[in-house]
Amino acid sequence: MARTTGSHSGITGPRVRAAALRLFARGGYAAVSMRAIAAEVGVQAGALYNYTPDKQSLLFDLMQAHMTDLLAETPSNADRSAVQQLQDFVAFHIRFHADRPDEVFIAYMELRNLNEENFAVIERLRRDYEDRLEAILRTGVASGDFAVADTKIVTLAIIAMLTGVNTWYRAGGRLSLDEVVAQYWDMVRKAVTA
Amino acid sequence: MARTTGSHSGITGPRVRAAALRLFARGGYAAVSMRAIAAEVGVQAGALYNYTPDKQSLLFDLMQAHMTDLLAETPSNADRSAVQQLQDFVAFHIRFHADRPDEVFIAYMELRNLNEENFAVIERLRRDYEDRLEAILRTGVASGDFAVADTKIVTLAIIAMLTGVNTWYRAGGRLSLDEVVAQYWDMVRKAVTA
DNA sequence: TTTGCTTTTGAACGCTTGTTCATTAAATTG
DNA sequence: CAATTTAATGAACAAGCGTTCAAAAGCAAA
Repeated sequence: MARTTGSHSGITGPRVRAAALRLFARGGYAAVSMRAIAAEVGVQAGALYNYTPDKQSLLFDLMQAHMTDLLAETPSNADRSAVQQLQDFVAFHIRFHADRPDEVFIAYMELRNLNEENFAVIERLRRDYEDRLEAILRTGVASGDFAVADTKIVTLAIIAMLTGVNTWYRAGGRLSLDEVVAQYWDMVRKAVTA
Repeated sequence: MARTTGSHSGITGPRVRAAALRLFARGGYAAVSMRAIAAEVGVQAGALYNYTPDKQSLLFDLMQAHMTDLLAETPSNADRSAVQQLQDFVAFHIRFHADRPDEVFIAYMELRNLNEENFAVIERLRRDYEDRLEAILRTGVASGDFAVADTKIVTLAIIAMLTGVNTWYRAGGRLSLDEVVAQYWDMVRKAVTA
């Protein structure tokens, strides 16, 4: 056998990325073999190399796509008040992350499996995202709406708290996403308000 | 060659655990080979099996020891007010975790590399720890000191926020641990206060 | 100094790893 | 229908994996 009936790069390509995403999130990059990814797709391991130069690029591309999406969709309502911008950010972060548990898991857990060059790219994107939140906090401090001693620490604390939702939230669980967003916004608002 | 001069289980044993801790934290359980651990200790791979039945047990023992220590050292000052207990908890959590970056990293990142049985043990210990914090929050809600809608969510949010310190805090950095503790306590206090 | 115990070596086991490539067959183009 | 391009196979590669074990050598007790 060689080329199989119905095979198309436009179909197999996305399936390779989806399989890698799923398996990396479940088992971890190092523990997932190229043969396991191939099996999930339904091809032999060699066929994967039509879609990625190597395993490392497969991981990097998934992470980069996730971070780029995150930044592209982050709300930027400079016309709204700092409090409103912060509320928008909290709601966005929770919803965006709840929609993509596998991507989020990989983006946080597999950083150490990136080579130096790829790590620098992802780290820069992450820092850009943090800067978006810190800018909101700074605006609020300047306007007197927020009382925080160190905007950098509060930025990291808020992001850690919000991202933690992904460790327990499951769609269809005890709480709706609306309720989760409301409760976290309540905590964040109180924590930063003067 | 066989047994080497100066070799003692009382010395090699701790060195094996220390090397595994260090390498697992840096490279991840799946990416670290028994030969790499042995090289760090300065022995051949076969010698490791005098100190652990297998690689999985090495990981589990490290995680279990960490969680047991955590629970043993968690303050339990039932005589103090809920606010004071919460403050003690925040300070303890940050300091305990800042002292053990490798153990914390492993305890959070390598859960998926535990087999089912070992995972259940660690998960139970983690839940016990969360319950300590939730009990404090419940006390404060009952006394009217705290205003939180859902103690479980707030428990997880606080722990996520505090543990996040480990991603950026380094001894000798811009902020002292005292300052970090003070700032996080400020946020937590405001977030839960009525 | 001999005996028995403890600790390590180093080779070996079968298996898996990421990756390459000649070959083949399906799909597409003219 | 014929020629070309695209996509997959499956075998092979060298290297590394966790683990086992007989043999060897240092150590401790008698």
